[in-house]
Amino acid sequence: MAQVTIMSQRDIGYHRRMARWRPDARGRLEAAAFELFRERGFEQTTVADIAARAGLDKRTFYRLFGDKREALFSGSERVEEALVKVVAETNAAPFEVVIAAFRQMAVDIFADRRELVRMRQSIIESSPELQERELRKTGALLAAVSAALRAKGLDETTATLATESGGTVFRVAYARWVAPDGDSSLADLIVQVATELSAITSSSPGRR
Amino acid sequence: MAQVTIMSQRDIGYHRRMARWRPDARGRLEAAAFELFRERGFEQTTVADIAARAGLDKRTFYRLFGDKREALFSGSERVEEALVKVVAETNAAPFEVVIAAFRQMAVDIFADRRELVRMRQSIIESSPELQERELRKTGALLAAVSAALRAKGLDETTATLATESGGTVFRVAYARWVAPDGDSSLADLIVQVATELSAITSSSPGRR
DNA sequence: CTCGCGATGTCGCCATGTGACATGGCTCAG
DNA sequence: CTGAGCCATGTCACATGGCGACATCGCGAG
Repeated sequence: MAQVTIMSQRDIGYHRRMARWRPDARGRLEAAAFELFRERGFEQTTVADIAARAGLDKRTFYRLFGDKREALFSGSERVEEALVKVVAETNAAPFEVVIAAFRQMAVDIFADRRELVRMRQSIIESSPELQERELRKTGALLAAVSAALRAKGLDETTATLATESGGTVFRVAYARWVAPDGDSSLADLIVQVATELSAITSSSPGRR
Repeated sequence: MAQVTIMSQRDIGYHRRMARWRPDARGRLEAAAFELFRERGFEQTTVADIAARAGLDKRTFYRLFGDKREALFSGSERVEEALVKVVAETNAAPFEVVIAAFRQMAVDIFADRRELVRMRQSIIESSPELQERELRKTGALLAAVSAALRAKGLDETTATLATESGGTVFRVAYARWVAPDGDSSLADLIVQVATELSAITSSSPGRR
């Protein structure tokens, strides 16, 4: 669900002092990719370009990232951990648990980086390939949430429905938050949208 | 949302009689792709292979399909039309309208082709690339449904929430229907899952 | 009959991704 | 101190995806 990261500080050196190869190859590649995607667009940017700007070789890029798109999606792991943690620790009805997890994530991970998120979002929107990848990533995130829910004893259907509904709420709230004019906090928007969703789905399926 | 088709009968000739070039190039390519994907798997199949089996050239494939994946996703247009039509014609609460549309689609388009759908699904599940494409296609379908809903005067948020919720219901019902042991009808499953979803999301967001 | 057009084939090109192998600097045993 | 070995990186080569430009072929219109 909308990974944010860039400029990570992992890889400070896998063993202190080293100055053997310039440090944080991965971080440099992410940053280079981000810049180039903004400057020329995703399709107009070559993996070789990215590697060059990071002072590395094409082959190295592919050793650190599965493919060209992946350079934009490094937040996932952190986000997934955060979500799963809250799900595991919160006791409430399933849907509420999921909403709580998203709210917490909004506060801990997104709140500060609105501008970054907007830039990233505009890159993604410019390329169908990136949109597909984003979809897949958020799908994986939701699958993890659902698994965490099942680990608490919920049956598969309930876990899936609560998770997907929460995901829907998040996506809508996120879209509003990212919009150029929005100014409520993401956390507030989530609560707000969750309420609207409850209202909409409360009716019975109706026969025809 | 899970396109089904293959063996279409479009292109019966854009001008009746013609037997100039072997007819239904597109259909032949779809069928060839479907077969080959099943025989060797998606990645192990080359576009040139597909074209060859259909008695055509690689370049022709690319004139008829945007990319290799697209050969598996030709049902979309028909499905989209069907959904939009029902949405436009049904008067009820938004969520119910969406559910009605999916039910109708289940009856008109899916009911008969369970085996075909299963084969297609197993192909898709075997390749991340295809999964991404499926996600994007279903996203587009839902966007169309949402647009149809807005055309009836609903505000964007309501339309989106109703649509996405309906989509969630469909996906869950579909997953059960496709599962090797399921035997209820897809339409029934949809109604059933819709009810479960109502129950799950009815609670209030809760503060923490 | 010939002309034209539309569907197809041919060629060639660049970028994505990946395997196999080369290299060079760091670390650690001795 | 020194050599063995490891590991991140670079080099090379290659299959495939995708696409632009141009050639061809067969039918229907005049």
